[in-house]
Amino acid sequence: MFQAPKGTYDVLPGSAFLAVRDGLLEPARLAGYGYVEAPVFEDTELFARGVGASTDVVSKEMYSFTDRGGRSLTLRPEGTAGVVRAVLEHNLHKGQLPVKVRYAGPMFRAERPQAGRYRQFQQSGVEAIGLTDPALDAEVVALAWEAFQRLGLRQVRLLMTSLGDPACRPAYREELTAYLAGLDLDEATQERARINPLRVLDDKRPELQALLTSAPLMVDRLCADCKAHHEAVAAGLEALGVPFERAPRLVRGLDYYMRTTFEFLHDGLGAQSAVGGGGRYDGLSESVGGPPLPGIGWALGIERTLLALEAEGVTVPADSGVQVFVVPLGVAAKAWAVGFVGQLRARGIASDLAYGDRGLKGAMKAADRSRARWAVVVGDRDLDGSVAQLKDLTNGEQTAVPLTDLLEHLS
RNA sequence: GUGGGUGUAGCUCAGCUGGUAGAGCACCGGGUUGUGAUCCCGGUUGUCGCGGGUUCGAGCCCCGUCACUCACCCCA
Repeated sequence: MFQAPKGTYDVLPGSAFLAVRDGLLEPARLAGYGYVEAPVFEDTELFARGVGASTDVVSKEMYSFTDRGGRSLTLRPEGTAGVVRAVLEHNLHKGQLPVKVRYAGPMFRAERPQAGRYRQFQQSGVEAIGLTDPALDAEVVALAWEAFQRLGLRQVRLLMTSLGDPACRPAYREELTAYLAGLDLDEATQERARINPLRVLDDKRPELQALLTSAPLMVDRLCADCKAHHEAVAAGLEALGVPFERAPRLVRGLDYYMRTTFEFLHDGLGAQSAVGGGGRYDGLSESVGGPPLPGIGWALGIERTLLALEAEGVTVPADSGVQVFVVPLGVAAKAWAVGFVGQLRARGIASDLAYGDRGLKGAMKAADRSRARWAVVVGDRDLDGSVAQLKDLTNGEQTAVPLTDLLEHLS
């Protein structure tokens, strides 16, 4: 027997998957973010240059392959690079700004699976491209916050900081590197300090955090523009009523982030506690060969959101099932039932019928499990009298209704 | 890539110092020749993850292997 490949899973009937995927984007839809869908695979270089060759995501987690034309392609490890590519390719940035888009779909990273971490995982995301207006940062962050709230989550925390920009980050980075060089670090940590010193700051180990208490922080070294932007975003969030915590050691694993950076955490998930994250990526367009084009966005993890809902005991309605279930008795009734269900569905009434010629008792059980409000029981003796038995499954009351009036009763 | 844990029915699990595999739920049928959700009765489902070894005999002990899982790392 085959089983789903390592790190993948199947969405099965009864899952809240669709409701969560679309629910996470509902506030964005209401805010004018149009739907986009980019390919699941792209030119490998797009991710190498966009996400950053030194990141873990690119250097050891990409699913890359060569196609029959000799091109190097990669299953997308994240959504932003592809969306920015699509915006540039179709010149959307030459129209009115900002370009506001939303998307959802599978991402791929070759990591060791664990709770809330898959090799094929799903994200819902938004991007607002073309402006550096801090009010836009606040809107984007608030859209994610609202999405979690409207799904019923109450224990999501928002962490925010600023990563500076090319005017102030290089000097800070040097300062931090010099600071870290003065510490007694193990080999693996030294290597990380060399590749991306900022990442050492959010190491989970308490003994390392103890060493870092006096480390210099980016938020204390922001240039005037970055500082003004950062405070304007904070003011915007306060105005929108979105609570956040300042997290000066927050770091993201994708190179393109700068200035506003944020993460949504949930404590009920185990070690993978981030349910979403994002930030500003003003340099991304240029690094993939486009014009200067600022942008900000986020991606929320659908699987982790499902875990968070479970942890909080919140049930999100899955498929609603059918409203009417028809139970035919006998050959003539079966033929009538097939036609009648067709009429119901044509009117937009979700309906099903008992297949498989089971006994009446079994068919009624099927009706019960379909969660239908109404059962329509029809046998040859009913057809002879041109009636059907209409049963309200919520209270068990049953009445004979003329066939000609049946659609009326169920509409 | 590095550690730890676990693999028995569709699901959740029990199975004693080694002696021919169980429960609950689910599913199917009957009690009601045309009525579900409750109740009662009956029934189906297993290469005990896989391969080897020890033994008269292995679900149980040993070795290997695969899968799943949790954590590090990283991130959604």
